[in-house]
Amino acid sequence: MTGVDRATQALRELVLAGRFPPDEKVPEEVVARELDVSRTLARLAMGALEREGLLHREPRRGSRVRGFSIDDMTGAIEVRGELEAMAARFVAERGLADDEEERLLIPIEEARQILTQGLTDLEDRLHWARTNYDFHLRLIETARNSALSAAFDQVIRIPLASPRAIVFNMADPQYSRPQLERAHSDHLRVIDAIRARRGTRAAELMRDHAIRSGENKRRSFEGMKVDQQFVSSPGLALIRLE
Amino acid sequence: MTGVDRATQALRELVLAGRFPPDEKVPEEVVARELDVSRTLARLAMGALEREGLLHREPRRGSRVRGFSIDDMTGAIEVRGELEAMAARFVAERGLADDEEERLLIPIEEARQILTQGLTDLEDRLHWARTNYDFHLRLIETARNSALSAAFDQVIRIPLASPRAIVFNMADPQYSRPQLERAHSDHLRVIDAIRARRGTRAAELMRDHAIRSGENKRRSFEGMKVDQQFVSSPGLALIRLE
DNA sequence: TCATCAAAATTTGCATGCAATATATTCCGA
DNA sequence: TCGGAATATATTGCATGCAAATTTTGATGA
Repeated sequence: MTGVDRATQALRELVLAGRFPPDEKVPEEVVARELDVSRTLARLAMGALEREGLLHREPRRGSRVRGFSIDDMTGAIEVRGELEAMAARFVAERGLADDEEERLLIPIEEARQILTQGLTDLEDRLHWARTNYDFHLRLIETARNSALSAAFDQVIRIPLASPRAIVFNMADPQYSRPQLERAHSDHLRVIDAIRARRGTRAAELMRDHAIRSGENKRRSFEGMKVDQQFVSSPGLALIRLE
Repeated sequence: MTGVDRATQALRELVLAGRFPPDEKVPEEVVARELDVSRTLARLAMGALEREGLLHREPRRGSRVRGFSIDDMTGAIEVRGELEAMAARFVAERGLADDEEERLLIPIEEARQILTQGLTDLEDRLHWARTNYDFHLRLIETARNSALSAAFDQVIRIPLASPRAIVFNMADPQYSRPQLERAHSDHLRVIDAIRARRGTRAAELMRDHAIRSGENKRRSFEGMKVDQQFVSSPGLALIRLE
C-alpha cells in the first residue's frame, strides 16, 4: 500500500466525518496540513475522491465537498438493490457451487449469532453492519461479473447507501431490532431461492430487501428531525436533512 | 479543461487503439514520451485510467493494460441493460414531461433519417453509433438518479460495452442493417411504453434490447475468426478472441 | 454607503529532481 | 553450462518549487 492510498483513505474518513462542510472550498494546502502529508499526496487523494463522487472539482477553481439529499441516498440504495438482484439471478441461473454456498453462509451464521446473543450495545451493531456488508459483497462476488462489481463499488460510495451503513437510535437499544431480524430472514430466503435455481424469485427478494432498507433509513432521518439521539455510520454529515 | 484531462483522453484513445498490448508493462516514461507530456501528467492520466478499469497497477511494480474476454463484454452489456431498464422504469413510473420527451425523440428521429437515407458508408455507421449513444445516455439522464448515472458511466468503460461501440463488416455495407432497424424500433417501443406509464414493460424492452445487442456483438466476434474484414470501435484490440 | 478597479495574496497545475524499490545484467563457482 | 549472488540499471513514488490563474484586499470616486 502506497502513501496515496493511505492519504485517500484518511481523507475519505475525514470527509465522511464531516470535517469539511459541504459546498465549502477545500484547499489542497488545508488537506495536506490536516493529513500531515505533502501537497502532492493531498492533491492525489483529492483526485481519487473526486472520481468516487465525494468531492466536486472545477479546473483552476478548487474542490468542494459534495452534499447529498435523502433522495440521493435512497436512489442509490434502489440502484444497489437492482445490482444485487441481478447478482442473485445470475448465481441462481448458473447454479451455486458448494464452496460458494459455504462462503455465503459464513456471514449469515455470524449475523444469526449476533441476533441471538442480544444486539445490546454499539459494538454489536457495528459487528452486525460488518457481517451484513460481508454477505452483500460476497453475493456480488459470486456473480463473477467484473462490470457488476465495478458498478456496485461505485454505487456504495454514496453516503449511507452501503449495506455497511447503519442508522440507529442511541436511546433505545432495541430500536430497529425487528428490521434487522427481517433482514436476516431475507438473506436466508435469498439463499433458498438461489439453491432452488429460482432466479426471478431470488432477484425479487434482493430488490425488495434493499428497498426496505432504504425506507428504514429514510424513516430514521425523519425521526432525526425531532429526536437528535441518533448515531450513524460515516457519511451522515453529508446528508442535507432539509 | 486541464492538461491531465487532455492527457487522460489521449492515453485512453491510445490504449483502446491497442497501442500497448494487454498484460505488457506500460512504463510512465514511455507514456510520457508517447503523449509528449511530462511524466507527472502521464502518471496522473494512468491513475485515471486505472480507476476506469483499463489499466491494472500494482504498487511499485508498474501498470499493465487489462485484457478483456468476450464474456467481460457481454457481461457488461447485460449490466448496462439492467441499468437502462431501471432508468426506463423510473421514468415511466414518474411520468415523462414534455420537454423530456422532446429530448429523447431527437436522437430517435436522427436515427430514423440515417436508416431511411441508406446507411451506406463508414460515416453513416459512425453517425448511427453516435445517435444511438445519445438516446441511451439521454434515457439515463432522464431518470435523474446520480447513482444510476455513475454506475452507467462506469460500466460503459468496458471495451465495446458502450451503446456507442459498433462492430461491422467492411465487405458488406448492408451487414447488420436488420439489427439496426430492430434497435430503432426497440427505441420507439420503449418510448411508447414509457408514455403509457407501463414501467415493467419499458424495463423489459430495454433489458432485451441490450441483451440482443450483446448477442449481435458476440456473433460478430465469431465471424471475425474466419473473416478479418471487420472494423470496430476503439477497444477491439483489448478483447482476447480466444 | 456602495460600486469599481488595481494590487496583493492565495491557490492551483505542473515540471523537475531525488530517494527507494524493483528488474536486469554480470560475474563467479560448481 | 547452469544457478545464484553481486552489481548495475530502470522505474516508481513523492517532495519541492515555480508560473499562471483565481480570489481577496484595499483604495478611489460616485
